[in-house]
Amino acid sequence: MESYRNDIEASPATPPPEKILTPCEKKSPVSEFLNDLSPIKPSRARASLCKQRLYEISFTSNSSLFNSPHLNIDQQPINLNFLQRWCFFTENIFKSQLITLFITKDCFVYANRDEIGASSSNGCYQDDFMIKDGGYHTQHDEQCGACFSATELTIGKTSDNANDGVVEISDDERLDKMLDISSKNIREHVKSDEFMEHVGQGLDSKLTFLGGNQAMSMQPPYHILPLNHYPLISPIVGVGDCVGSDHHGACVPSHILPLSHDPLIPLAGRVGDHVDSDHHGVCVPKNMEDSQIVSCFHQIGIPCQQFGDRVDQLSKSKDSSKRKRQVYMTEACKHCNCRRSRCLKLYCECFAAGIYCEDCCACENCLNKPDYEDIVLDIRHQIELRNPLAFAPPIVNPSNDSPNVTGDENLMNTPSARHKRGCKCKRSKCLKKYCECYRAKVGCSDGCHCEDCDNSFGKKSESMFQRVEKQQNQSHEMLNTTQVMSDSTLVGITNPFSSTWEKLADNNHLTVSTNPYSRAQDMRDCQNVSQVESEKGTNFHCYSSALSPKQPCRNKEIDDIYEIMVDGFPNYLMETSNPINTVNSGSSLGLYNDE
DNA sequence: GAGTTTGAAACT
DNA sequence: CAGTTTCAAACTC
Repeated sequence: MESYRNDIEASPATPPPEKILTPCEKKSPVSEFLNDLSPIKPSRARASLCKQRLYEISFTSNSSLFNSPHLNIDQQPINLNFLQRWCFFTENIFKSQLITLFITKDCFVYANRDEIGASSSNGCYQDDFMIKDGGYHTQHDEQCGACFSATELTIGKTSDNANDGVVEISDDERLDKMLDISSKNIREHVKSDEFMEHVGQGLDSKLTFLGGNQAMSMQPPYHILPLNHYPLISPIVGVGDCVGSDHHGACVPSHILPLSHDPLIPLAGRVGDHVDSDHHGVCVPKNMEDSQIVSCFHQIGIPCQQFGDRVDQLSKSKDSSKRKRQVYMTEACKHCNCRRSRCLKLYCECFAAGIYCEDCCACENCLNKPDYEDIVLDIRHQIELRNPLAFAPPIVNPSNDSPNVTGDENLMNTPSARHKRGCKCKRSKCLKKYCECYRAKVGCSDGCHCEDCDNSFGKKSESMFQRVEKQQNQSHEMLNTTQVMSDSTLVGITNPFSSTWEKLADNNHLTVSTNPYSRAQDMRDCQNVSQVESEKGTNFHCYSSALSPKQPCRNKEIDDIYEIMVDGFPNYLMETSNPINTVNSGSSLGLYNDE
């Protein structure tokens, strides 16, 4: 349970006086839209954007939102439910491809990045904003006032006179209430694929929020700043502006030097990239006083694969223990529990993810902290020497075999996304999170060495030998059948290479299937064929990956067939109607789909 | 929460 | 490279 305190005493009870609007304070379409919806009139809102604090806003019906017995609703009300406005807001801007997501103690809020950018002409950097004292501000808001309209979505903050301003509400409760209160639109919206793709796990996040001298703990999801996954991270403030580390907020350094020498790993905020910020990108602008320091983070297009599940879980489940566990599992922090590795081995999820351990971790004798950066970097280097891809994203793009450097979980949703190493599950059938593929929500691939794969995200296609083994019983029967058939009949139904295959089949007590569907199935054994391709199931041609695309393979001798079989792809499978094109038996094989 | 299972990582 | 050990997450009760 987290708590935060109102900063009533330290903050003025009335908005600051209006000031002359700067160009930066010009209304944006979104803000105008919101202003139309919100009782917060532009003059007031605009004038107070930078100074606005959460305490200034409460809800007339906030008890329905935050059902806390300590709510103080004596403050200036907002008639329009914030969630409704938020809903409008998000839906209104959702069409924009560039969306910034705020996740706060009480809600998550989008800000249209374009909107922010529109204010940049007057000193507000496009991505320069932060949560400050309950309001959303730009880094340079003192210079130009309100720089983006998201401020107007400042979340209502309840106060608690009886408890010194502390209001406690669990994440689950908050979400439940948000869902309960929110409109049908938001429900649909939340459950939409698009929303899930963009918000998702962020809901489980917290941002550290230090308002006044009090702290609210809110942390962004760990994956918001996945150390290897986000090449699009844009600057909040210059590196030099981020000093110190509070380990709770978000800071995306603007100048990032990749630790990894792997060219596939993009620039991103990672361990060692930003000494003064933690892995969550905690940004502590040095021009702010400590008492004013707030954490900030933003990200574009936050993937959100698990959001729907999360929503369902939290909105439906009443099992407190389960819910607790779910919260844990989707918490922003990796929450490692390392005891012996000192979080300096890949056993440690934080370390493996390339991030520093957090306070929320339960590790012992942890050295995976900024204070031990030299050690961390040294260990990382050693591990990378051993395995250059040790810190690379685990999911690779099936089309080009490049790592999922974008962090785009859409990639994981593609049917052919696969784990870079593959799993070796023996007992879990790739149906539990023991399985790295399953845990990454990708199907198993031919690169996996799992047994009895039943991965619900995609089973590993059976190896040739496995299928051969399965077919052996059938083959005996079929051989018996074909033996009674005349040779001429056999010639008539088999392909031009039937004699070759018959020898092979004979030697292996196998039967050649001339059924095109069967052959299509066999083709799926061909390495690198994607599930999508194999599902098409037609007009496959197999090419050696060592050859240029569509370059016909050379014929091979019969003796090579065994070798090819060993490699998992017999020559005959390459041929549909034309004479067979053989493959380089010693190389990895690929299928080319004519379609 | 304790104990067990599991499979990756590390080690030999 | 294969077998074994270590480790921590996932899972079960």
